[in-house]
Amino acid sequence: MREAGHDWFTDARANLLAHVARAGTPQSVLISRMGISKQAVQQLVDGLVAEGVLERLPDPADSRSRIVRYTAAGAAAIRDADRIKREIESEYRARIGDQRFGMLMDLLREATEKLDTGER
Amino acid sequence: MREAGHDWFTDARANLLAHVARAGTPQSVLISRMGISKQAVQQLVDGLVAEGVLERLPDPADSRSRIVRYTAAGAAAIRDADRIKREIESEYRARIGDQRFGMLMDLLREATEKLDTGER
DNA sequence: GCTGATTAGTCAAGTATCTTGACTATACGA
DNA sequence: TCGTATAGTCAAGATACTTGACTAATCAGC
Repeated sequence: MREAGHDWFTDARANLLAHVARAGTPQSVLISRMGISKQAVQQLVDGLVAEGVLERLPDPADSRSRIVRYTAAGAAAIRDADRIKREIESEYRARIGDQRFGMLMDLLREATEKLDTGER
Repeated sequence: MREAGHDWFTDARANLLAHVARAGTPQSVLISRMGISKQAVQQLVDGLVAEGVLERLPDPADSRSRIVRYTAAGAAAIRDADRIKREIESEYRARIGDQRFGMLMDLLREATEKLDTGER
């Protein structure tokens, strides 16, 4: 992502963005799903808002809540990320073959789904 | 590990300890294998020496070099870590079965071995 | 309708884990 | 033996977390 010109991209920010739905997600939902403190989420969202990747909108259903959503620039960056993810996956496919790659993905999903992640 | 009484245990320290051989390892080898800066390794080893987990010994073959080795207390902690690792693995075995677990391990090894890790 | 407890978010300060830059001491090769 | 590379250290700064203290809004029960 850095090579693709997204200088703001870091691991912690990628982890947060993975939990932001295209239609937007309340900040409180990010907190409960990410397993880090609400203050950490606050700071990460602050940074991504400053970078123009995300925006905070009022929640019409609850005036305490804020909806976090991609800006147009943020959505474009996510499309780049999806492309790069597919490129990296194809390296692993080439190593072990399409069929074995599919098997690997299935086994990983089975082994990890509904896992107790020990949230804080 | 924290629950087992090893309060000093963190992810970054675990990652370093995974590269320390039982007979001891030169600090320079840790640096080249871990993909982080020599200063970061320095600080992590400093901390683990202060905790009494590791010790620095002179390298008889090269007076610039220092050998990093487990103390008796450190070796005991690693035995706990191995036990806990086996306990966690057994949870995944129970989820998907022994045979499929073995298959998963083989596929992961195949897909990742001799991978260019982009060291710095 | 109040009120007390819960929930969502923010501000501030501190810690852990990295980074780069500058430096010393030792080893090695032409 | 002189220049260069290697091993390690010290210092300062950035990022990504933490806990604590606080405000504002919601909600459940009387």
